[in-house]
Amino acid sequence: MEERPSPSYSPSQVEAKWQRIWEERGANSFSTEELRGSRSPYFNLMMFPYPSAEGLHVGNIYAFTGADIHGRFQRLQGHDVFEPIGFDAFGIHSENFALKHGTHPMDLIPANVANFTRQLRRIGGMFDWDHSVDTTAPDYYRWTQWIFLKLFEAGLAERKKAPVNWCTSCKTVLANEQVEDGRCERCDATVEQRVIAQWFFRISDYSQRLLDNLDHIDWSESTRKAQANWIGRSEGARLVFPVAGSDDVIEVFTTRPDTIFGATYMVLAPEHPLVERITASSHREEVRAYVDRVAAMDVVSRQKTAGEKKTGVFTGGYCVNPATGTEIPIWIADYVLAGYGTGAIMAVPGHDERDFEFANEFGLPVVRVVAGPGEDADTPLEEAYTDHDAGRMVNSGRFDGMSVAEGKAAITADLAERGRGEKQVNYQLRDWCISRQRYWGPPIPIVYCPDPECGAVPVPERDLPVILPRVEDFKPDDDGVSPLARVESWYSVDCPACGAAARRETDVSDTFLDSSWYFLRYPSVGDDAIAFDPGITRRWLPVDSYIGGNEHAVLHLMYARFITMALHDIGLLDFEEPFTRFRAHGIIVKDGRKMSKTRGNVVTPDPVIEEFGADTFRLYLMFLGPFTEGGDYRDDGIRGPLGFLRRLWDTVLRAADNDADPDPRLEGQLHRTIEQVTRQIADLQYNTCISGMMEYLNAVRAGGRRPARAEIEPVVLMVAPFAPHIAEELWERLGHEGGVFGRARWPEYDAEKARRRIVKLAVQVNGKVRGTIEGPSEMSREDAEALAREQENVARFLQNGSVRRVIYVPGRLINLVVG
RNA sequence: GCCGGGAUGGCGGAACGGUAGACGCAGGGGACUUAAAAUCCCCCAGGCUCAGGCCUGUGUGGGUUCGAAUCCCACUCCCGGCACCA
Repeated sequence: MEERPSPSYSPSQVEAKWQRIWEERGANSFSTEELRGSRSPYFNLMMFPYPSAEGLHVGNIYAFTGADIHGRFQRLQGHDVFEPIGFDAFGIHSENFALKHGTHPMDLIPANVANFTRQLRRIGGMFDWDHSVDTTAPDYYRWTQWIFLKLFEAGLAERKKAPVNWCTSCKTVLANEQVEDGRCERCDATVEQRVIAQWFFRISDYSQRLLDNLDHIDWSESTRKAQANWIGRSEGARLVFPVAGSDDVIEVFTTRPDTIFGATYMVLAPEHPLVERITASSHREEVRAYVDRVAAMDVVSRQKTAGEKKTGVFTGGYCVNPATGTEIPIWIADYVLAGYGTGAIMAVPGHDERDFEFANEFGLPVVRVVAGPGEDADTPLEEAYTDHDAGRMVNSGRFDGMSVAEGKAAITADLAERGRGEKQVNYQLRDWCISRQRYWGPPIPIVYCPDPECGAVPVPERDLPVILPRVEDFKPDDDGVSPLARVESWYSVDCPACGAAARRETDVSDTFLDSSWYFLRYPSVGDDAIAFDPGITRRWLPVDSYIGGNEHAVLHLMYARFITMALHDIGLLDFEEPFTRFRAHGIIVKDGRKMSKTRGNVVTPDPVIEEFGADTFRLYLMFLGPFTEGGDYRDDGIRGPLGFLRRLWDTVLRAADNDADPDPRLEGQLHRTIEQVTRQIADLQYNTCISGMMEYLNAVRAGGRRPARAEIEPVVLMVAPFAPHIAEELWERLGHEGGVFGRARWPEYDAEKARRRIVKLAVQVNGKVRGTIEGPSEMSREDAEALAREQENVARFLQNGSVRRVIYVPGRLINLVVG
């Protein structure tokens, strides 16, 4: 038969055509009725981007493509897949950009959003553009403010003075999470501490639940570990030390109550409230100097001192060790943190490295109260002995001889009986400060009334949104006052409670609040009467699949869990975990290094898509490496996937009118490929799905034979999640109507057809491969051994001994063990 | 220091404890072409070789096993996160 050359593959034409068709059909958009009535809902979520002026970067496209493939696969499985995308457009980032380039954020953001939208459409994601959000739109942040009010009503929002991280350059408060190595994560300036009244969400109340639920959600292991770590649960005891010659007591938290007999001194954090009262007048000057010196340090230098020599000062005061009854000196040192536990510790230099170091520095006594194997009560301590498991208690009165675990329980119980302590669990998780002294965020909906009867009054729901006014001069100044505090016409309002002249809260809220609930909003977008419709929410949430970067392991993902839990407790949601399944994707690097402007190794996606098409680009990104691990981008590597799509195109066109039965051997491989791809695509192992399809296509094309349509049709379906445009085009050219993502279903594999009938076995002698044999897959051990022995090379290695043992793994190998 | 994740050809990466290097890139050779592009075919871990094979090889050193990239123990180095958290 004479072969006609097939018309060549033109990505741009194919992609423009199908994007238009999807758009016309509303293929990816749900109506409200469809959302209400879906019988097989699947909420496929990805982390919405910040719409930067630079446009989508490769990392965005990588993440969205991986998530979109998952969504498209679920669609082919027959689910109604809701795949929204939106814009996380508030925050310091765009404000800084706006300041630098003189563009107002209110002008900048819409332009960026338009550009992002264009790019997102171009990559062929299955996005529901009727349900997009922009966190800076009043009809979105109105509900962000509403959530604040709900938490406020529930007592989960509170205003308190607290030391906060103050960026000396951004002139704003930073969350702990935004401080890296004592520097601002954005501008790298040093960070110092300031005390300001802030709004906090009481996330720490939820520490234990946030920790416990981690066992019940299907999340990436690394993400769960990071969250557990961040919550930082530790079990121990709160112990009470009476201050000598006073009614005051000092409480400490310790995880080692068993070592209390070795507590030879006490240390308070410089910020501890009792410092003043405990300090003897003879020591006042020294103590004050030390406390002032620490207070003046910025966070960088304070952290730097962590690795260096310990500093501290004696107060002249004493307290009583409740176990030994002896008086021990009270010191002040900055190695004790004010923000954790009680801000005071009992120092046990024998069994804590930091205390040991401090005791050596200042000549304080070191007492051994735990003896390790081969040690006794008098063995000198060269360093702190911190082992929990092997030691026995010594120098501890009637507790001597107990293990550490026994001692913890016994001493805690003993002190509790005497009113000197109790078991306690502590968490490192701190309350979430949501106040920002910035401009580009949703105003916090609170009004301060001068009448103390009113105080901080929530803005009534009917008055939401509190609109962020357009302010031309939004540059923060260094007095720590929000830019909105300069706009009197905005902040001057009547008290909602009593009508007196009052003043709005002029801080805006943290961007993480916007992103802590956006997934709740998506399916209810367009409904201006409610934040999230109960019926629709019940049907679509929690989210079935969430894919995003692990850089959000402890911030966004923790806050979203907390907000969901709080809304559940308030009675607004009937679930308490927002994301049933979360998978962290990897990072794309270039030449083994992170892409960055300074390094000059940033890949700009637009020209690549222009040249090769979105399908090839998607396929290439997924082919780079395992999706959960990322990969190394190389410019010329894209030729592989391009060639694959061209060969697929050519093969399908040549096979379209060949209704012959599939070649029996190819059919086996086809079904094995379907089995493999089906299993691996569900597991996000996209790179091996692609290589599996390449391998099969190579087999179909081998020898220049004419392919049959039945041999290639299933490949079109399997490639569809990766390269949806070309798949639609080829599907149509194969004579199907209604579209791949309309009526088609993922191919089924037939285990019987997938089974190999003739197998090739490796023949080993003593574990080393000496040949191969071929035979029916159900070949008996005896037959296999006989075939193996016939091999000349095998026989040679059997000469110097007799066969002691034969290991036969059907379908794999036969191993002759010669002794 | 602690918690994750890694280390396999020139490169990205494959390998239910069972023939290491699938798939692809780069490279080399060839076909077609006036030429180029495109396409197609062959080679491609290292060493030895009587050309049949043999030896060595998955960061290092041990171990378990008929058989280890894979499991166990001890290390080295790299990447990410946390870090004076009592």
